[in-house]
Amino acid sequence: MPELPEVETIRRGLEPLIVNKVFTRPVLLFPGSIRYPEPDRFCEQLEGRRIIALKRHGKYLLLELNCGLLAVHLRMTGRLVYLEKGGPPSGHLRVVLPFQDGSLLYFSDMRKFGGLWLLDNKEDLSPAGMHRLGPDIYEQVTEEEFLELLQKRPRSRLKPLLLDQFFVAGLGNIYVDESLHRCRLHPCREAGSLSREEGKALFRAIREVLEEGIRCGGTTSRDYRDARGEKGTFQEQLAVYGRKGSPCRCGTAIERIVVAGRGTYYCPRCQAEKRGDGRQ
DNA sequence: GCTTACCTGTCG
DNA sequence: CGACAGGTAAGC
Repeated sequence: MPELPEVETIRRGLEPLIVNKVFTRPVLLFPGSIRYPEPDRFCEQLEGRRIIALKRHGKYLLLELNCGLLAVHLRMTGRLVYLEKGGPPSGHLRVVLPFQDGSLLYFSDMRKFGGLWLLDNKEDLSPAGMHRLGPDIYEQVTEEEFLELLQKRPRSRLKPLLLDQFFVAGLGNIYVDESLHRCRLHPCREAGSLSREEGKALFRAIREVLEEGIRCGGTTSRDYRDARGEKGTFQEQLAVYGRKGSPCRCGTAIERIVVAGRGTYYCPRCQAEKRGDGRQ
């Protein structure tokens, strides 16, 4: 569920609430959410560590500690919520991370896909598989670099390419569909078939869509909540995602196809597939 | 590439 | 009941 704008919203909301707080011993209701190291060692090692800063790379939220790093990935249904006082709601509660001052963070996750990694060394992200991630599409890629990246994968179709976290990190199904619609590119266009202008338009569309997503506090189609448990509002701005059969702004009905195994929404008129000689 | 698997839930 | 769900890893 959460893509870059949702994770960034959580990061911004959480940072002022938890920086400088010190963890006490975690409570694991579902130890499977702890991905590294072993759950027992995770609990031992987290206790007493202080939060220095909150960072983000792609869809990973990174809590920098006085020693090491706590990485969190929410996958589809994960939530990371701060509570000043009181106990967390019992529904799908997986991990409770209490602080010394009595406040806490809780991680809930209906589908159990999400996870937490406690890394000893900020420089070695390999236990979380993060060392292979591409650059963060929002923070670490310029327009020129994006054009160069597209040229490296000329035969890849845009939709699977943009979803590939090893290509660029942060985009998911919603924001890819919205970005492609905004710059009027068909999801099955090959990266190498784009003109320079089309490549630039794609980059700008991605930037704009992510920017607006962040400004709206993310998209809540069902599960997503921010650091205080509140919903986002970008779902009200979606042009194509989840809108099969509804009219595009051009009046044509939005279609749903499957690309790379993912439901893909687009406007067959605005995003017409150019024909096969690869030049247009 | 594609498919399947991981899980649990909602919707038609 | 089957299809689908914002993500990703593994296995062809």
